[in-house]
Amino acid sequence: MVNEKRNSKGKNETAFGELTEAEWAIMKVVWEHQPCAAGTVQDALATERGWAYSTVKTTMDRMVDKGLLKINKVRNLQLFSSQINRTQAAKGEFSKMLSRAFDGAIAPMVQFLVENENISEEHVKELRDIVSKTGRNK
Amino acid sequence: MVNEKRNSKGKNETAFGELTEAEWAIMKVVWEHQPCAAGTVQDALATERGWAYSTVKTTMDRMVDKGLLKINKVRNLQLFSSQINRTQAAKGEFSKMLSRAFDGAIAPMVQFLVENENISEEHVKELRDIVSKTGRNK
DNA sequence: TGACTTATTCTACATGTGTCGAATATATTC
DNA sequence: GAATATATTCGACACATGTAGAATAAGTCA
Repeated sequence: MVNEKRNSKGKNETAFGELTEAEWAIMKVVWEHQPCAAGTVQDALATERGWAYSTVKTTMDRMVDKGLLKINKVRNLQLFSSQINRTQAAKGEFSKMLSRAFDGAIAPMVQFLVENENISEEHVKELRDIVSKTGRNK
Repeated sequence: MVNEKRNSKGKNETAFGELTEAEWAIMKVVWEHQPCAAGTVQDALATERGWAYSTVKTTMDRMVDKGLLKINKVRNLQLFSSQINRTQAAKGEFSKMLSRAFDGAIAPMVQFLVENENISEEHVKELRDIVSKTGRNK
């Protein structure tokens, strides 16, 4: 039941690496501390989110069901580790955004970026630098 | 009740221009045909989605409640129009992606773009072109 | 060992979203 | 004007997600 995509008819297509808001918050902590216990994650998100332990634990258990996290049990302790890395998650998030908002085309997105206050002059410059500094890309 | 953001405690922050998957599909048709009837939208999405009329109508009514669409009644006909434009919607989608996957920083995102197969050589070129062709921005 | 401190399990509930069918109201057309 | 085609309104249901309390199991320490 790991990482399946139940789409019997427009249900929910769980594309590889699609995280919800809460999942992102948790995943970020896991990437940083894995393998780690639910309590550790809760502590890390204490101020930022103020979630109860059970909230964090429930969500993490659900993430295990989805194949996003895995558990390594040590005595009575459950140590969680991620099953996807940040790049994969970022890719999923980026792809979703791209297909929804720009019909999957990157050029329009960059156009949008440059035309909107969304991106500052410094960022335009960064973009320019990064893009030009990158020679042939694999 | 238009465009409010009920966030009494980590509830759901309906940021201006945050659309769900179904809403995006509908919104795209509306942007193209507005003002238009629900039936028109259904027809347009017939092959692509195969939604029943009521599915489309229900979703559109909910979008009206959220302030995403507005209705102009002509006799017994309801003509829908969007309350946000594509740029606003794109901005919302982009921002969400950026904060989730890149902690809100554009530079890392571009870096990611360049480093991943997510972006083909042609795209890198497009990127380069667009970025360099754009002189001082605003 | 008993008190105290975690962890884990289970159960639950509210709201959002995807999806419709049935009933009803309006038009259109012969 | 009756039959037919359209729209609108309502109510519903399933599943996902956010959020958490209560009960229980285990480990720690004086």
